[in-house]
Amino acid sequence: MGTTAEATRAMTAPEPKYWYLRTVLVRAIDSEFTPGQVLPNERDLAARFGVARATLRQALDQLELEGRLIRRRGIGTLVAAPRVGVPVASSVPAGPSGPGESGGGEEAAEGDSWRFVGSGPASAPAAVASELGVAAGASVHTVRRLRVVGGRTVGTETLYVPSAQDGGLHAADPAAPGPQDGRAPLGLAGESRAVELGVAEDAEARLLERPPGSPVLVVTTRYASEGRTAAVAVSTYRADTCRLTFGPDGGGRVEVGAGADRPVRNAS
Amino acid sequence: MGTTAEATRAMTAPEPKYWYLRTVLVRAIDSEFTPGQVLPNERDLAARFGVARATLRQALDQLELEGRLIRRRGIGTLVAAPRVGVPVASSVPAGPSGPGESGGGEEAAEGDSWRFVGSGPASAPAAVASELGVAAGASVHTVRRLRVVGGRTVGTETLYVPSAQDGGLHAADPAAPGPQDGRAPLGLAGESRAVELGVAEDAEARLLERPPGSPVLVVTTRYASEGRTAAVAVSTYRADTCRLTFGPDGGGRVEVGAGADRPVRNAS
DNA sequence: CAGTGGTCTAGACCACCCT
DNA sequence: GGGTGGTCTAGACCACTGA
Repeated sequence: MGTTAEATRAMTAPEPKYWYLRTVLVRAIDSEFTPGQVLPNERDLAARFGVARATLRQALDQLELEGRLIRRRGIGTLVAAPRVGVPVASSVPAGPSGPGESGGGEEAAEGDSWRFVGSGPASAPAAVASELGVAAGASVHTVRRLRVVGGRTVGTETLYVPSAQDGGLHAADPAAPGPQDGRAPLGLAGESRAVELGVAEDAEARLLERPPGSPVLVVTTRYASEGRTAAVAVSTYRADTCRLTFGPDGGGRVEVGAGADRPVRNAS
Repeated sequence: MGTTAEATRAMTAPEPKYWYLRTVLVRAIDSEFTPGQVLPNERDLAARFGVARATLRQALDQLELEGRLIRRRGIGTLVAAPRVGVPVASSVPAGPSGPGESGGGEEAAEGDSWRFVGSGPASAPAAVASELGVAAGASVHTVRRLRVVGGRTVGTETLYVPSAQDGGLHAADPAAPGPQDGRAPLGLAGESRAVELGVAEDAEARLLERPPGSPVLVVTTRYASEGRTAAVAVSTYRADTCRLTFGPDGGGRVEVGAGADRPVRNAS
C-alpha cells in the first residue's frame, strides 16, 4: 500500500523530501480541506512528517507559489480560494451596463474597479524610456492607480506618457478617479501586451498588502497611436490570487470561481 | 558611507538580510556583470557578506525567480540574459512571409516553432472537462507539442478536443508536425485566454529541462465555435526565460533583446 | 578528483496576532 | 502571554559537472 510513492522515492535519483511533501499536501488540501480552513502549524506538521521545519516550509513555499495556500504571520496557514479571474482589457468597448457595479455577475463577490493613487512627473526608467522612444531619464508624466476586485487590492498600474504630448492626451485623462471601466486608458487603438513574472519591490509590496519579494505578474502594455508608442503602462498583479484573463469575453467582468478551479496540466 | 542602507535597516522594522542582499546583488549584476558570466560560488559569497549560506541562497532564490540568475548544479550561478519574448498568437492571420523561418527578424537568435510530441485519447482532467462542458473524466482527444525558440524548449502545450467532434475538427489537424505558424490551432474564432502562475510538475519539468517546482506561466486558451467551447489548450512556459507577448504586433515574431530589457516598476 | 549548487537538519530568535 | 509564521545560523551530506 502506498508502496508506489515510496518505491519511486527509493530508485531513480531519489525525489526530494520537500517535493514529496508537497504532493502529499496537495492531495490533502484538495480532498480534506476547504478554502479558508487553517492547516496545523508548521512545527506540528514537520513533526508529523518527521522532517525539519525548514524542509516542511520548502514544501509550503511551493504551494504558496501555486496559490494553494496563504500564510499569515501570527495567524496560520490557510487553504486559498481559487484564483480570481482579473480581466485585462483588450480594446473592447465597455459593453452595455458597464462593469464596476456588475451587470449580471455570477457571484456576489463582484466589484471591479480602479482606484486612483497619484500622478505627476517622473524621470522615465530606462526600459520605459526606450519603449517610448525618449531619452533615458527624460521626464515623463505618470499616473498611478490600483486595481481593486471584491474589495481587495490585486494589482497596481503605472502609466507613462511622454510629457511633450501630455496636453493632447490629458484631455480625456483615463486614470482619473472617475472611469471604472476595464477599457484601455486613452482613446488609442493598437495595444500590445507582454506578461512576465516578477517580484514585488518594497513600495509595491505594501500597496498589494504582501511582503517584499512576493511573486507578481507584470503586464507591460504599449499603446500605439499612428504607428508609434504613445504611452506605456506597467501593471503588476498578485500572482498568488490573480488569474489574468484576456480576450473578447474576459474583457469586462470579473470571474470568480467560475470556470476551471485549477489550471490543468496532467495529460495522459 | 553607505549609512543610508544601514540606517534604514536599523529602524522601522528591520529589513530582512536576504532582501538587503538581493538589492546589493541586483546592483552588482546590473553594473558589473554581463549575461553568461558566472558569479562567485555560494560559500564565498556568503562569507563575503558575513551571512549563512542559507541566507544568501534566499536572496539568490529571489533573483532566480526574477529571471536575473540561472543556477546550474555542478557549474555555478550565471547571470541570465534578458527574457525572450514569446508571441502568444492572437487570432491574427499569419502575415506575409509566415513566421517560422523569420521574415526579417531583428536578431540572429530566431527560430520559433512547435515540435510535435504525441497525441491520443485521455480522460479529461476536471477543469478541462468543465470548460469543455463534458462529463468529468470523459475521454477527450489530446495533442501535445513543445514550443521551441532559438533551439531551446521554452514551453509545452496540451490541446484538448472532445472526442465526439473529433472527426470534424481533425480534418485540419492543427498541432501536427507540419504547421509552424503562431496561429491558433483549429480554424476557430473567438479565443479567450487566461494567464496565471504555476509550477512545473515532474513530467513537465523534464520537458522544459528544469527541476520540478520551477515556476511556469500557465496559459489556458478557450477556442470558441458557435458560442460554445470547442477546444481548450493548456500551455506552460518557463517563467524564468519567457516574456509572453500578446496583441496584433507581437503575434508573429520572436523578440529577443528587443525593447525593454527589464520590466520597470519604480515610479515615484 | 575537486568544485559547484541542492537538500536537510536542529536549533534559535524575532515580528505579529489574538486573547 | 502564548501561538503563529518569518528569519537566520552552522554544519552536514548528496548529486552533478568537468578536468
